[in-house]
Amino acid sequence: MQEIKGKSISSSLEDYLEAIYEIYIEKRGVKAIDISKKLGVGRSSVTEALKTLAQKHLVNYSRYGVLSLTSAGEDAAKNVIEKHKVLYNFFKNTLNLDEHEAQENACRVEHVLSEKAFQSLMDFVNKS
Amino acid sequence: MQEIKGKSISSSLEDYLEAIYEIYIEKRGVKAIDISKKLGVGRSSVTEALKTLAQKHLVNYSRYGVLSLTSAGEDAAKNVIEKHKVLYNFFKNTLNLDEHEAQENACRVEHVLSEKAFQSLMDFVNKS
DNA sequence: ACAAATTGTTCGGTTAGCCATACAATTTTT
DNA sequence: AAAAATTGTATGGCTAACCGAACAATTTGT
Repeated sequence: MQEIKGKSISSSLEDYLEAIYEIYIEKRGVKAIDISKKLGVGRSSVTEALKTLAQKHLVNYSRYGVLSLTSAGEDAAKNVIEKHKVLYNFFKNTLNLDEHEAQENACRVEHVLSEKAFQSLMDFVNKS
Repeated sequence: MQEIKGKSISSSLEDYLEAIYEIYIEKRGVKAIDISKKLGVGRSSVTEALKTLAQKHLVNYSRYGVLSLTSAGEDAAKNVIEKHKVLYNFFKNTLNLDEHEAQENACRVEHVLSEKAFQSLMDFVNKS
């Protein structure tokens, strides 16, 4: 559970933020259906998650309205994505896992690694 | 979620198995209250978890009876503990995290690392 | 052995996360 | 501009994990 200004956020919500960010980069606009497809969850689950993220001020969201990350949401998303990248590279290049395994493990570990561990891993990867 | 004969087991249940194993090693006998203290959960939560583990044939358990791991349960527990150790050493010795950080991260990552990733990490740690 | 303390269970409640179904709003097709 | 298709939401339901309180069983102290 990552800390964002003292508020922890679940693995699941981190996945939503990540998805929103990546979809936005790809398409310059985010629809709930895209999130649903990307994460493999039902549309109603997306609505639910968006409400929660809005409550936490991580997305701008209103009924049937345009969806975007707040700046706090963007920070959080980038943070997770950065962890993902570093982990992916570590699993692929250092541990020699195939791409699929590297992805899978990065996707899960990214949500549980502390800030310090992440920093150290980054240092380690960069100097080797 | 680790696979045990095709049945996945949650992070939480893995924690219970780990605790049971470690308490047994320490005390040669396991009481629910010890699990409760070790994991920092209520006694009623322990009862609940034990029922679930018994259903999955990972512990031998009956009302007010002696508690022990089945051999499948012991295998599962050892598997998690082994991961924990390898991860702890990696975080402490390779990434130079302090003991506390190394423990914390190992505790969380142990539940999400795939078998392959674990094997590779072990190889990596052992040859460096 | 029996009273007190501890431990274990049951019960009812909470929360997060998922789902499907039905309905509402929007977009696309014609 | 209607009809059809798609997308979004509300609702009710499910499961896993936790909790506290009340009660049952066991263990301990004397």
